Amino acid sequence: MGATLRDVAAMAGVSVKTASNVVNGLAFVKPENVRRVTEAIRALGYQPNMAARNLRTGRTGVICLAVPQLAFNYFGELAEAVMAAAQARGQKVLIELTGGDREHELELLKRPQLSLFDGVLFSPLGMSQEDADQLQTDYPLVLLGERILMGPADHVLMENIGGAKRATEHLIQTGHRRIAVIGARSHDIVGSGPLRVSGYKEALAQAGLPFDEALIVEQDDWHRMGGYVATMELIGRQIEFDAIFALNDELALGALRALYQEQLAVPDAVALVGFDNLVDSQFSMPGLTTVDPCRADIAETALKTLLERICDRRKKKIGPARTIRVSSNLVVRESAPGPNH
Amino acid sequence: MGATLRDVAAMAGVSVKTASNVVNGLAFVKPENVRRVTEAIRALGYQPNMAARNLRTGRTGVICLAVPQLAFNYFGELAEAVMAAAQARGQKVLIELTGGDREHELELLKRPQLSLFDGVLFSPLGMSQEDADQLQTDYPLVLLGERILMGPADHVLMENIGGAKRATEHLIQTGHRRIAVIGARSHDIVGSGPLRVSGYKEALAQAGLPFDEALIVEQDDWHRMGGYVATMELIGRQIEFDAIFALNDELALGALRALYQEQLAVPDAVALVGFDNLVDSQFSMPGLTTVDPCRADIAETALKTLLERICDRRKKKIGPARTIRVSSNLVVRESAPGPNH
DNA sequence: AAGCCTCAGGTAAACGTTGTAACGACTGTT
DNA sequence: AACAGTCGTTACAACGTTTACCTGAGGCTT
Repeated sequence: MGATLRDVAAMAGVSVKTASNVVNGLAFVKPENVRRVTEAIRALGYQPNMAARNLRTGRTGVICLAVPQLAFNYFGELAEAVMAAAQARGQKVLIELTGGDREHELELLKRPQLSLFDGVLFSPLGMSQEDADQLQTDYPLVLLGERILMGPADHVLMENIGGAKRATEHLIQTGHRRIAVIGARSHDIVGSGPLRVSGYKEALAQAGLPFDEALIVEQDDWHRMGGYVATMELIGRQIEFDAIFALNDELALGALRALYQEQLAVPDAVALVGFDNLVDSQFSMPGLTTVDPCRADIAETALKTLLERICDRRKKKIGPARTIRVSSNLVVRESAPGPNH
Repeated sequence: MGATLRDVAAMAGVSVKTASNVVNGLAFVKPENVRRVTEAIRALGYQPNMAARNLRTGRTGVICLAVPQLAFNYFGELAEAVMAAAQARGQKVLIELTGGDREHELELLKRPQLSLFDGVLFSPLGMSQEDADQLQTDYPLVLLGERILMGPADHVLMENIGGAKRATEHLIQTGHRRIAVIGARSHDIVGSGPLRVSGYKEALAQAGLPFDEALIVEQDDWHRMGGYVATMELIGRQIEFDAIFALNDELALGALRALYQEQLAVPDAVALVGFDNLVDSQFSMPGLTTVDPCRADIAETALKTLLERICDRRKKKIGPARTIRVSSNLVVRESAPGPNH
């Protein structure tokens, strides 16, 4: 079916290597020959055989993105951001689903289908800090997310503490004093939960507000249902609160539903801020004020880092593991409007 | 880095071919040699080089899934279903985003990065019926969705008419007589919209109920916001209605919000049925009654069909294009409960 | 005992590309 | 006129598999 470079060369009346040079455009080729080869390529509908190229060069132009699930909005949007970044750089993306399962994640790290891709962008969920040394791989690997810190691999993370602090500050600046938190996971040592809570605490401390344990609602399930349940629990506590900082957007969307149901107007009775800036939050009613972790930047940074590693490795250069933090910013919508509202 | 088959063979003291036979397990090899080769593979941590295998066999074990977006829940969940099916068959999936853009879709069809995958699972959005002949490709291609019918490629579609009919019947059986439809797209010739509306009409006709144009709300935007807007428009029409059939789940979720806001209790004042059975619908409040298109079956069927095509093509067998319809079923939740509620 | 299966495994040629080394043809310098 | 340097090109050897094709060694039939 597919025409080969040999066919192209034959048609253009040059050697295979010259044809190859035209395709890759790195050596000096006489304009006349460039023209003839290009013409032959067009005429034959030639497309380079990736398998052969991979075999020869050892590079595939494909990167593997390992995420728990796509149906979770957060990961779906992350994957999309990564793919957009990859497309811009002419890379293909092979997605591998881990299901957030520790065993599966470790298995994937240990026995990757190498030679199918050049490197891995890995967003762990089931693994935790004690598995950190498993991240010492002999292939390029960049980590995403906050499940594991200080590992031996490059790491791109979002500004959890700063973002949470900014969100809380926004609520304080707009006159809220009793700010509840839903979605806390005090049993986690690392992970986004504790980080975001500490950002919240920082903001309180800085504003001279007291930290009230009663305002913190634990909730492991970081989805809509969890947000609903946590908010109902908060309301059930019969304590005063005038704002909620949901540790992620899905929790916030669930909270929104609970507040509606309990006739607590948002933002007038209770202001609400989330974290993640999911597409859904943009279309909720009211629109959700939330911390935008700048997924596009994260994806872009992670991909750039990975590609650098891939490139370095070919030159036998191996630098120390880097940790890069991508700054976030607050998106103000109706659920917690700005001061001059 | 990676050990080669030659290394394995050398260590086991056999020829490369024997080692290869052990790896692929198809020829007769003496148990003793199997043991030695297996041992060598383990000792060296050998992993087959896919690029070389691909080059030799012409198969990659990777299929390409082309979808508009992942951030749209529907496609995210479809992609996930496809990947799950692929994983079960030891296939990898390379995702290509088209953005739902016609130009991009056509480009992808015409110039696929072949030799990077064995076939394509394609879910068009921007293309329409007049582009049908572009689907005549010389590589294995299976179509998903209802944008294009009667094309020259294999096609897996969901049971739109039947599902919509079943949803409407359910509403009728539970005593509803004035069933509104939101999300109609009367300008579309093909596509899920018109099909689902005709299922709705069939159910009405069969029950002897009149079709009332006033109950149909047009809406192009099949997302939450569109559902909200359409429902508000419906309410604004000041006509009687006791149920809403939203043409997809996102519309239904938007409708849910509008109904809450307007204090119309679901399901007591207005029952609501959606279509797609998204994960979100399971966690909405109240849970959404919806038509489950059985995405897992669709994905499984599509993949099976594609793999058959891939296999046939190697044997130079090319059968006629097939169209396979996967049956759907109704998932009854609180937004439109069953008769004995 | 010659012939013929089956089993087991070796040899070497592909697959389509790129990198290496080499070569001829110019240009400009000594 | 000899030399080095650049340009443009080519032949050939990889890359790691799989797969024709071939070779023996047994066991069985004739």
